[in-house]
Amino acid sequence: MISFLKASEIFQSIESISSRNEMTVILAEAVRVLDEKDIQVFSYLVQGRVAPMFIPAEYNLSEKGLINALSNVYGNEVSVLRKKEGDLGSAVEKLVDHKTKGLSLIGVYEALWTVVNSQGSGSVDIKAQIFLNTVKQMSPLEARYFTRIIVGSLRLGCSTRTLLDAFSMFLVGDKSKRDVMDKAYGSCADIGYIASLVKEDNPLKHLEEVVPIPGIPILSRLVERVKSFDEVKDRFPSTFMVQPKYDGLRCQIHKIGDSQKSLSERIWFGRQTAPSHIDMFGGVQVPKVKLFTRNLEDITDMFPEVVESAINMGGDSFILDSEVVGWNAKEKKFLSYQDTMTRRRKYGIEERQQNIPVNAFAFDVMYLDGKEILNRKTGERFENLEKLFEKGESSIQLSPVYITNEVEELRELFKEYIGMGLEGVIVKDVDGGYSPGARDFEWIKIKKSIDNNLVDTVDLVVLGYYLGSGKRSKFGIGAILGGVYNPDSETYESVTKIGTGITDEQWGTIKGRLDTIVVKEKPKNVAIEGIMKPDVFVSPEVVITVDADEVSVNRKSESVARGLSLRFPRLIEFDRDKNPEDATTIDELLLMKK
DNA sequence: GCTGCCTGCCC
DNA sequence: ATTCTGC
DNA sequence: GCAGAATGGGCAGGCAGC
Repeated sequence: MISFLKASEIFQSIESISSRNEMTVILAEAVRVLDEKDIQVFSYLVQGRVAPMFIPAEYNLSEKGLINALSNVYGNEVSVLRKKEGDLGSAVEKLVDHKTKGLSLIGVYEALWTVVNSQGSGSVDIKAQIFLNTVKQMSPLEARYFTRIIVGSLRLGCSTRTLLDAFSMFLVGDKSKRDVMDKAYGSCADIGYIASLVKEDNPLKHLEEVVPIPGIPILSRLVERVKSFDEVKDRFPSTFMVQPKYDGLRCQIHKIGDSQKSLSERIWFGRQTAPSHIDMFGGVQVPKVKLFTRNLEDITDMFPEVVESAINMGGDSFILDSEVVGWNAKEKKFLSYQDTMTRRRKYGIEERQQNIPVNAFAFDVMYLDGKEILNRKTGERFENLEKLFEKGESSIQLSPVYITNEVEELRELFKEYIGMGLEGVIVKDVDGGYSPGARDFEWIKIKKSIDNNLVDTVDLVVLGYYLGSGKRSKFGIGAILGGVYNPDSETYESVTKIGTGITDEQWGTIKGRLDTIVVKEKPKNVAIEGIMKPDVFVSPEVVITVDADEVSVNRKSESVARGLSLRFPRLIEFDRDKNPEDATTIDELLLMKK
């Protein structure tokens, strides 16, 4: 049983290097030294969690809450240090000076669980007390990583995939068994469980036997983005598969067969600490259908029409991949992402079902009638999927598929789908398998935003900036606040923050320029939505060009810039040679909204 | 009982 | 989600 | 090209405070 100090020292040595090969060696050595329980807990903590993604175990306490708690003890110094360090963990490390025996790794894990488990009235204070009491027993280095785990940003420079490399390194001395690790972890996304197998006798045999079980989510396959049709042709010289890209919510549909045995054979250490209501492995009664998001959150209760359709359709047991999208039956139109997302709720589902009915568009099948079919070719898996569908009403629809080798046909399909209000196309290698968790160019997306006629480019006025976190803190800036011009009132109104599209080199230039026009308070001709208040205000005179996928409207706050904002904003050019009055106006922005 | 803040999770 | 960066 | 770490808007829900 190792100490949390020892674990913290491992974290520290990893953090201090940038070579992932070196990190892998360090982690492999940790795997060798730690016993089975410790390595399970260690693995969860590297993910910043106490349990797998599909177990609802959240701290519900993060930076603001921790600062609040700490300020009661250490005063304003906390905020000051946080801003300076760009990291609350490093700030806490500097504040505490405890020469203690420290805690065991398991002890810290238990403390994190008590944070997770405290809920209800008064829980904010209780969580804060648990945090403070735990930190009190820690050395500065331990406090640094304990804090970072709760904040959800360990900043080690490595995560799950490096751990999988390390497991391989521990087992065979190199990364060659990474494919086995990927398959095992992809089929059961519980890093603690995988870590425990690594420490068993005959580990590779156990790992190779890990297969998907309906009821336990598998990792979703992800897509890479491509910016031209020609790039598709380069990557797929012969045939490829084309499917529409829906703008909704990824949904893995599990139908659990009658004959299936209990899910409880998969043991994870945290079970002993988890309250029974979140222990899905306890398996009191195995449900017929379960639904999971892309990140494996259980959303079964949110879409009863999908659950019912899964029960009624063909197949004794299966795992399907799908996209859930709201549907306006009257106008035969897909609903916007924003509208669809209102279905992602815990209460009032039946009422919302009336206004926002959804369809799940199934595009893949990874498990069918008792067998995993991950390694079957994508084209063949789709043929299996088609067979599950019969004519008739259903909230699960088959997503159309075209197999072609013509880029011209791809263009036509793209146009057609955009016309239908969809987001673009997904293109796949027909002969590849379903590699859980992979994000590579076997599956690619082309979004409508590649088309210059459709993309929304705007000129905004810089109204202020924000101090950055992590690696941005050394620049003293992490994001910029942009606004539109309102010629009627001659004011500048905040629209969006921009924090991406900027190179490390640019940050220096940007900060230098903005610091020449810093103002102490918000200028009178500037209106800012409360939540967007920047750390530093500047005089509204620098114009920037910002790209975005679309113009959105926030229904909750329409007081500033009519609630207009941008979806996926990124900086294209800083400091255009332009007067602020020539920036995009609020009316122009409104016209750009589709 | 209402509102604002915070958190987590979708994209 | 998008984008940048070290390996 | 992979993996990781910066960052975006906006939705629901939980809790504290009034």
